Amino acid sequence: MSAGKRPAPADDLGTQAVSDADRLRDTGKKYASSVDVARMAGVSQSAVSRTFSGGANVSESTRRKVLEAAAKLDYRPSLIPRIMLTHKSNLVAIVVGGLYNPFYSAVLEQFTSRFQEAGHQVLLVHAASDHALDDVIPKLASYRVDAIVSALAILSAGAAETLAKLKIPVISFNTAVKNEWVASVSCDNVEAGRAVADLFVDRGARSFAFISGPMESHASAARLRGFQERLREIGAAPAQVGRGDYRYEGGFNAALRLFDGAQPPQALFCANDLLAIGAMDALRKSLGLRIPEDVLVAGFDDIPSASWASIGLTTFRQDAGAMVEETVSIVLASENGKPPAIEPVVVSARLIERNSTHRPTTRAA
Amino acid sequence: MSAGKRPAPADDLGTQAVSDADRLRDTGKKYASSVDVARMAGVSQSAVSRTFSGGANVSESTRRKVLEAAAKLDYRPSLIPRIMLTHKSNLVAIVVGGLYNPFYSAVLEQFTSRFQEAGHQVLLVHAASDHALDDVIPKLASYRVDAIVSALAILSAGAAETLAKLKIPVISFNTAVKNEWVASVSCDNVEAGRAVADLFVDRGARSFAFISGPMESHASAARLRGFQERLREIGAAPAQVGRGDYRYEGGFNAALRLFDGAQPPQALFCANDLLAIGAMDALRKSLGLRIPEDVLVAGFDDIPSASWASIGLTTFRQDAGAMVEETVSIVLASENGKPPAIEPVVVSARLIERNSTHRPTTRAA
DNA sequence: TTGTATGCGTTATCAG
DNA sequence: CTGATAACGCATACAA
Repeated sequence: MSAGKRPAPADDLGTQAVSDADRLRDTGKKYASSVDVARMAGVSQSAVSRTFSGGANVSESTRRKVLEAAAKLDYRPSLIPRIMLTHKSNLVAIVVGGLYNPFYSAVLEQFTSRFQEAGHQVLLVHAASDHALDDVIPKLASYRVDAIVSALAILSAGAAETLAKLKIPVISFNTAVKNEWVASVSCDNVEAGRAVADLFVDRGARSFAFISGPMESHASAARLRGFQERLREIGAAPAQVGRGDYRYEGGFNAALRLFDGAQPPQALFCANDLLAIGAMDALRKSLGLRIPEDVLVAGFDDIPSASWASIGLTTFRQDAGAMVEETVSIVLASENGKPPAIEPVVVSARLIERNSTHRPTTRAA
Repeated sequence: MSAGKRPAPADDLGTQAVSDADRLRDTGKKYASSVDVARMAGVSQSAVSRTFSGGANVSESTRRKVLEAAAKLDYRPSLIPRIMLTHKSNLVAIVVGGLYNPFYSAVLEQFTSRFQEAGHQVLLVHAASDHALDDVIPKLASYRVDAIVSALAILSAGAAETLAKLKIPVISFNTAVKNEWVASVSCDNVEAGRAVADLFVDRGARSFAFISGPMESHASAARLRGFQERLREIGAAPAQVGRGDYRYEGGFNAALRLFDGAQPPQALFCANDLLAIGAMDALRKSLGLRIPEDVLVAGFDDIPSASWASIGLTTFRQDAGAMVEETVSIVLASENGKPPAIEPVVVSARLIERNSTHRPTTRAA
């Protein structure tokens, strides 16, 4: 046995000078173990374990003695050994990059809630760029996370490869990736882009512009592709493309560049809402253009600000709830050390029309 | 030793049909262990351990053999056993509630980055209310987190008590709590409230209103206290108080109630920016009041939206970076199973004046 | 430099 | 119902 290893406290544990738990800590141990509890309760360690797991096969009297000792020692069973035994940590890593975008912070919050409900804990990993992933990934493997959810706006093939090499199930949120170990959940960005084209044309616009996210963003590229594709099908002029970075300032500056000519475009589609809001401010405050009279504007995500009375931005609402749900169920299903389901899951987005593309019903019809 | 326990693979490990790592997984094990690596490299387990920790006392040839085998098996040392040995997990839990508030999502992002830099991992915990904490707290103890950072807008004395009982260092972000095991980092809310009173009076306002956060929010209460206190000192009329919930809609609705009379207040201070933005929209869009001509408005936090051209909200910028830094250093210093430093840390906030309290310089002076 | 042996805190198996 | 014992994967003291 391991008794007799520590100096003397074997006896001390009976008396009660200060708190028993405090005295224990003074011996250098941070937490009481089941052995400590067992000793104080005068039972075997197994009895303690049984009391705290299920509680089957424990007599009432033993149980009482154990619980009493446990309370005195502030004992909480550790999950760490279980991880070693079962090779399951119940830890899920979520990698995020753009928490400045309320869409992603909302998604993160939902993930966390859902995983907690499912009995998992969330290891949050911040990666400014997918490049920064390389530093953190080894840690994830070492903590034996059961799965990794990448909620990065950008996930390069290289980074996906790195993730895949861990042989840990990876679910890419919002970026489709082709890889045996990487599943993906995203919304139909191409279709959404097409819908915006139809909407703009329907509202009478003849010239178009698009402000993109970072060049590497799949989502942004897909939205643009659908937009241009549909414009071409309709026989409309192709959109001029400006480049942003998914942030307000990027939209603001890109709009200044795109709309400074004599014949500014009549409609603007932005790869996300932050860009769109920045662009609207540039159009209105700096260029003196009216929305929607002079320019129609649409964004993507339906972040809370999009619905503010002072903003009123037409946008696509990604069904974050459904996307999170899909992701969580993939994670829960793939917890066996085997690759996750490989079919990319696509959730549809819904157009929410607001004032930025729609004249408010004028009272005098 | 533990050899000879598994069926037969002891021999198989030499050959190379598929990938060695894959074959290993097929035996039911999810990860290769140092023992697996040792066997394949033909060395002892301790040699493997030494190779990966520091690398001292390993001959070049052994090292090479080990690394080679490790690569073949996709071996990553597990941190889990180390947690058992050292009673340190290098895991820090961050409890959040209001990620819908960009201030908190920014804070979370900073925390995560900083902790990662310091070699810690972040366990993210979502608690809709501090009440919900009770469900999650036992888990935290069981995962043996080294510290808990509460970034809850509200932390009741009861919840703090519960946290404190874990004997894990707790740092309360933005809510001062008196408890041996709970340190706190916040900004000087009372002083900020006083400064707003001065600003409003200085800008010519004579009647005042305040929209609070949830009743239980210490921060909101402190801001209000400072505001009223200073108004009284100056001999101004006390502010009417409306109640919000820290969200846009709460500010919108509270403003409708506060400003529907014949003599609406001339200045409005809101407990955070989201409330203030909601209130501004209500004032302008629903009540037809002008800002700042008819009503001065100030908020708190300096979230990105506050600086948008379409918003231009005067607000207090909490120095989130400094607050995070303070918190992180408390965590890093207190990692010994002893209570953290108890002196509450107070970081000052800075007034950022924008259009909502300040007439833009009129061109025609 | 190398290998052997032991402990960390659980759970599961098995004998009493 | 109860207690002893063997893993889990790593680090470390100790022996060779």
